[in-house]
Amino acid sequence: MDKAYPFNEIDPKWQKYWKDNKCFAVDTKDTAKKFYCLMMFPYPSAALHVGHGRNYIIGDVVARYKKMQGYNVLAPMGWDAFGLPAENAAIKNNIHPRISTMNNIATMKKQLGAWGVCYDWSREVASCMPDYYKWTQWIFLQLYKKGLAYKKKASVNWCSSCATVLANEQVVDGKCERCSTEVEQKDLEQWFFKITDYAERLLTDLNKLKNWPERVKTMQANWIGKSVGVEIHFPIEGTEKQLTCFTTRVDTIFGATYMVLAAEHPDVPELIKDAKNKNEILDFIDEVRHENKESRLKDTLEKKGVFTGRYVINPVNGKKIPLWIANYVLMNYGTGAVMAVPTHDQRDFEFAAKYKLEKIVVIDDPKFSLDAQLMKEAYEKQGILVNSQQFNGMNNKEAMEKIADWMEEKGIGKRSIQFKLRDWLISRQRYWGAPIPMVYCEKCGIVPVKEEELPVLLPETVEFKPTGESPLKGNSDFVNTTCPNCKGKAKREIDTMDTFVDSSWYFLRYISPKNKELPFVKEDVDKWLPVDQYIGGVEHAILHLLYSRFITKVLCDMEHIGFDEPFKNLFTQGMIIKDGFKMSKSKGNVVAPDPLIEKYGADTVRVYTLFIGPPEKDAEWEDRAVEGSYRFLARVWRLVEALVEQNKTSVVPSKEITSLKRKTHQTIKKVTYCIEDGFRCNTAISGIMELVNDIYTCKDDTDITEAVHTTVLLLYPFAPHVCDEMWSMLGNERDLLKQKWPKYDEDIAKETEITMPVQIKGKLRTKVQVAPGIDESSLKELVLNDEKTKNWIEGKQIIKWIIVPDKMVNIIIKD
RNA sequence: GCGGGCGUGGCGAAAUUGGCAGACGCGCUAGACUUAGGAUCUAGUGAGGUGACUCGUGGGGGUUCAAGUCCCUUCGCCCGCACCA
Repeated sequence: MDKAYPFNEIDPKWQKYWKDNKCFAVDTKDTAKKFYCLMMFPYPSAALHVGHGRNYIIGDVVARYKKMQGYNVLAPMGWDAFGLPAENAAIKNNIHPRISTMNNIATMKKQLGAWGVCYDWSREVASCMPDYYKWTQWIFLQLYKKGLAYKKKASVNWCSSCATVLANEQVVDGKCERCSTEVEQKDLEQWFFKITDYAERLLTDLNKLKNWPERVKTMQANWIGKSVGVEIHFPIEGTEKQLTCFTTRVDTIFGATYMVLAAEHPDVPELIKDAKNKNEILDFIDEVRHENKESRLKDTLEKKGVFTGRYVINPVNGKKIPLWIANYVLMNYGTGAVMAVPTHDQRDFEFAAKYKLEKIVVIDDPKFSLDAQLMKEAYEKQGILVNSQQFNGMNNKEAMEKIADWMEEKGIGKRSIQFKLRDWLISRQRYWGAPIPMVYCEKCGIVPVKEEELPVLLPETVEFKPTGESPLKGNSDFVNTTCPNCKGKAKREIDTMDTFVDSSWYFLRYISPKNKELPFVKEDVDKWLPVDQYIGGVEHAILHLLYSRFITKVLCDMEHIGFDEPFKNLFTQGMIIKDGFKMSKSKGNVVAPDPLIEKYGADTVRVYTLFIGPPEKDAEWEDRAVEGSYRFLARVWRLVEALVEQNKTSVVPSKEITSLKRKTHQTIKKVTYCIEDGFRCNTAISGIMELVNDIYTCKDDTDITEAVHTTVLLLYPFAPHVCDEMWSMLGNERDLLKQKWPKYDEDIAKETEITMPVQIKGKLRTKVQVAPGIDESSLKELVLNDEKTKNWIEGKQIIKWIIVPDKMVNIIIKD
């Protein structure tokens, strides 16, 4: 391939220039016209592929574009550096996680540089460094102080391979998200963050996020999962006790024919103490608890259950109904007790069919009467109440309210709200994470480490081989400590924190990354946040974004910060697909950026990555097509070379508006609009390509220099190296970052002639050239004088003219 | 099952939001320049037809002067969530 432009000289030259001149350094004291542009910080894995690149390149485009518009742009970068892969590598290859992580950071930093992606590296943070995790621990203590961090025994997902606990969210298809081992259940004492206290606010405040993608907000709302219903108390026959269940379908209460408890329900042992079939029940409970949670949530699960021998009383009609234990009810949702209405809930229907339990129709289909014996499936639609005493004849929506009122009056139930969202389990029995800053004292119990004692340093030497407990347990220097309270003998918490804690506040640290006294300065973060533009993958739509919102709200409530949503605008970019699949090492379809950058230069790879398709959508990578972007840049380069050779580099303002001048201004308008409206770099670049094509083919070269200057300015955010070089060649002051984004003149951009399509009865028949703003009668006359129009309407009667000014004409004729 | 999205040339895709379908790029064809061309420049490129024209945005139906865009229906694909009581 002919090297039409020397990118191998240009790229390093400008990358060095940007670095030496600290082009992206920002003074955070200067908040005039601030713009905080944040990209999700990466986990330092072995190497980046072109799919990762999309995120950083889009971010870099935004940063450069905003800078040219005169904003004081803060574009920091860091590393989400704690995590399991480094620990797994340590177990496998006996390399310390700190070393492999630092190596990976170095590699990735180099790769980012090779893309020409620029950050204010003086603000770099890494979550695995003591000066960072000190403050992650501080965050933990704040939550503890506020009663939002607590410990409880919980049935958790257990990965025997990683010898560690996984949050339910981290289990994929019943397997460990990271190592794909089959997940089991295990009981452990765990630290939790009480995110459920914020469920309502996390949900309602989604409305504040006007510039978040709808799909992300919908996903978060579904995850929080608010449901409104009624809590009903069922007395247990022969005891003074009662069982409480939650239902969203209180209208079906008269059809409850049995009740089901989760195997984990705390009242189960007491209830079955004297059961005849106690052994059978215990065996069943054991069996259920051995199934992993994930498979219990599948609809393919075969419903199984066992009768407890007990009965409960339906409080609305005094009906005695049997109490069962079944595998399809989970303790995690609602109260762990479900009133079963087989006629109007499909799960209950299947279960009742299997165990021959009673079915009563209480909601009738308005079209034809239902018969419980003949039903093939549950009737879950709207209908009219039957067999429901005084509520008979009401439609079920109305009945829901009336029954709830009546039950509240009689004290047998009350309206209630349930969330799907569960508390955030943050304990990890791992080494490579921030130690939880808590101490267990023989006398004082659980005691937090004093803030001034932070950080609780992660010891360097430990045995990594998993034992089922944190590797920290083996390090006695770490474990043995003194109580912050009584100075007596005490032991440290040996679990570390979930890495999502690290990443739920990093955007605050960037404002003052070196501050030793504080995690952040309130005054400064209040000025710089919320983040003006957050850019990242849609895979973080729920967990990371929800946790960050939660921590922000907690810090706001404690008056550490003065805002309660961290990210004002969110942009989630699509994945890059190769051969039909998401790029991944295991699929072997990863495209490395390095050889492409070597062959075509950084700008070509950037332009192609952006040109590939709309940024929020997935796009298919095609190696072959990269060449097109290279050709385009080389084409621009040759234009500049020609101008320099002909000594025509300075812009001579022309009086008249040539078609090239008009195109130039139209292009400024188009490119600006495309970037502003959803970072549509694909159409922005195609606009510049059109201008370049026009420059090549234009006959009159009056405004060529202006057009080329504009091209270089507009292209700069996408292809900064070659543009900076060309800008210098054109005799301008170095450094396009200091240039103003070009402005267009609406009068110049305006077309002087419009090609107006003429339709006859809705079909395109001809076109006429008209001046913009032409009046109706002149337009009609012009159209009627057109030869083709004459042919089409000859001898026919015109019924109607439809004229959309400056757009089109449609003539309706009678045949 | 529920929720969200998508379906446009040989390919990646445009379409200023109901107003000329296929911009721009890849690929392909031809010509020019060249010792040469896998460089570059110019032109062409949805299908059918010599042509006037006809047909074309997964399929079917509808609303409208006008539909890729709105409505109904159907098929296919992708993503998210899932026995949420």
